[in-house]
Amino acid sequence: MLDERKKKILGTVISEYIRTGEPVGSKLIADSGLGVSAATIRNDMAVLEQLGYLEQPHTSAGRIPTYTAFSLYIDEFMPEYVLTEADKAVLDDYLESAEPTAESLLENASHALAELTRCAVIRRDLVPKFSVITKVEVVPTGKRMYVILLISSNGAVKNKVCRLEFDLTDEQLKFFTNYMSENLHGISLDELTPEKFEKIVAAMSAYMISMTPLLEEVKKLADDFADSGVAVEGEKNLLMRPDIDSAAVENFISHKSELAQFLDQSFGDLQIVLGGSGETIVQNTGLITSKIKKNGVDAGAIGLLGPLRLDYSKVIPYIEYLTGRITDILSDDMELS
Amino acid sequence: MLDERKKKILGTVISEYIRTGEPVGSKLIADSGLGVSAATIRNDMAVLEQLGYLEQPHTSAGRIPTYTAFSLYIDEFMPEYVLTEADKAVLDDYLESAEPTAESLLENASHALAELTRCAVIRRDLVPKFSVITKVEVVPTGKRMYVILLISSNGAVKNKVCRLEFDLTDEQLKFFTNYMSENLHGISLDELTPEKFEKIVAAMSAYMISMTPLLEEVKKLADDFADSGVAVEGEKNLLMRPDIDSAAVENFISHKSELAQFLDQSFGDLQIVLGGSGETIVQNTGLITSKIKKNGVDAGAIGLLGPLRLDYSKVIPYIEYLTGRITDILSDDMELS
DNA sequence: GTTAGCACTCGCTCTTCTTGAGTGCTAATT
DNA sequence: AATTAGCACTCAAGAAGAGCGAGTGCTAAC
Repeated sequence: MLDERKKKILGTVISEYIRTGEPVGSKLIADSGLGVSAATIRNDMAVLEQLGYLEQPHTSAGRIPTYTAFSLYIDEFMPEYVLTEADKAVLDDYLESAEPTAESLLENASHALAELTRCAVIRRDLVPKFSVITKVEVVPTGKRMYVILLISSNGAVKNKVCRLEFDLTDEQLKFFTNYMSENLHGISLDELTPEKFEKIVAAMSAYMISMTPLLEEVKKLADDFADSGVAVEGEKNLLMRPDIDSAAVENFISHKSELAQFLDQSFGDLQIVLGGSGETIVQNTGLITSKIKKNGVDAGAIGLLGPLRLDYSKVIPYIEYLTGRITDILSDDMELS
Repeated sequence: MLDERKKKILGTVISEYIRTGEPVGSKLIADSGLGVSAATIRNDMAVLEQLGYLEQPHTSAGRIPTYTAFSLYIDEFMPEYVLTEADKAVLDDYLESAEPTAESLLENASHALAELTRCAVIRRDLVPKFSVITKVEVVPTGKRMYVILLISSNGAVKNKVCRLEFDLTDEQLKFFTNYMSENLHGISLDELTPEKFEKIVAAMSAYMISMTPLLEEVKKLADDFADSGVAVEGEKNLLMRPDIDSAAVENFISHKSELAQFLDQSFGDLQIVLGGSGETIVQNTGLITSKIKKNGVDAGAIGLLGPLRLDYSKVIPYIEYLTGRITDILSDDMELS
């Protein structure tokens, strides 16, 4: 294990490196109030390098922390930052304007994180298993134009506009709406398998051939719900950074389905992955993910992708606060919170 | 006026500059089949520089075209590029997956342009004056949770989720929906002034105090429609370009309302603005905008923002084709097209 | 009016030099 | 045994200079 002084030295190197992004030399550390000379610190640093916590970009430069060092730092001796009331107010402000849906709240939270941390934010809106179809509706909006609405119990609404070859009569419309509502109401989005849908289509088109296009659209809507999205915001913040390979970031965030899977599989409330050791994420970046829940069930996740030299001590509380608030807002029994 | 040879020289300079981005020298032009020597061309180039069509970055470099030259080129001797069937197929492909609404079509068209030209695309979705409110609806989706829908006659749907303090009875819901539909149905989005809305709110809340939050949301929805958006896509394509100031682009595209105004005010079917002479847009960029119409009335616009040395001859037909197709698709009488 | 020839300009690139921050090692000190 | 002052050494980054070469403008000949 590291003795007390080595810990302090490593801590200083890390926090200085986070602050400046430059290699940290022994003199700077000696001046930061340790009470020992630069030479002593150099000796300790050599040991820390031996142990794999520090490395030198080149001989005549200072040291920079390794991934291992960051892990240790985050786990063990990162200073704890407690959000001020002002911090909370700012974050609350971002959430305020959101609707009480996972989608909208996550959107605002992403926004907040992207702006405040100048990093990229990944968000995953998970239509939860408990979400069922509440209503299907068709509204005429013009000559042979119809809007098809699919509303789910978690408040999400999807719509598609559809142009038919013929106008539908009021009866036909009513029939369609009733039929769909009866057959789909209360069905969980998981349960709406292609087979199930095919059956409905078959039954339907026996009645009225002209409605096939409508059915197609309903199907598309249901699909939309199923692979509900993963979105990325503020990726621009990571471009043009000398320490991060833009192309790799680009590549990472463009594989939406892998991203989605990654966010879904992340375990625990808060997960931190540092890029470089493994190849899970981009070299020289850190990714902090956190899930949000609705009544105890996963409802989405949010992830902050930034440089490895992220101000973890500050950023982590931000994320925790935001996901905590969202989870609170989403839970049905507000009174309890 | 320019004599024939000078025109040819200027044309070659411009097209070469568009192709390579480098200053063009006399030798290259001499080799491009004009039948005169480099010296002759140098003489002509000196004249063209005098006239303000060319400039030299420094003494020992070739010439690059000025804004004036680009204007002249676009207006007078740009080669005409006729879209191949393959080109059209690609563009059609992008539009195919869109719904027949201005919003969706513009979105796909932006996508197409951004990907094919590697430029930034601005799009403006204008809820047209002829668009009226078709339906207002409130759907319960959970404990005290309601989705409010506003559907307009052009097929646009906006929705908000709203959490109330109390559950509403079926009668209350029905009452609200009926009342709103009766009072708002057929109203143009222009006509829905704050005053008009206030009157409805006043009348409503006399009936049922608990509905005020719902009304607020309806109001917000109406506002959403009114300043319906301007969106930017592919701005990333313009970053990291040595010839374009990223900060200026950033600044230009972040002023959404100015952008919107700019697109709305653009006259004619196709407008081309070159940045640099005036300060309307970003230095060293070109902006090509085109409106789309629905049954002859403005329904939106799309704009391509790229480097000044844009391949206008190719890009312009792209835009014209896309906006033409969109206008066709949007118009109610498809048979005529 | 056109062209060959030529001296000239000047941005690039490559090399060399200098600087200075930071190191590791050694010998003296506590 | 741990700490420290001292010193020679390393090496990236920046400055200064040399040479190259693409391109020019001018002049004199065709």
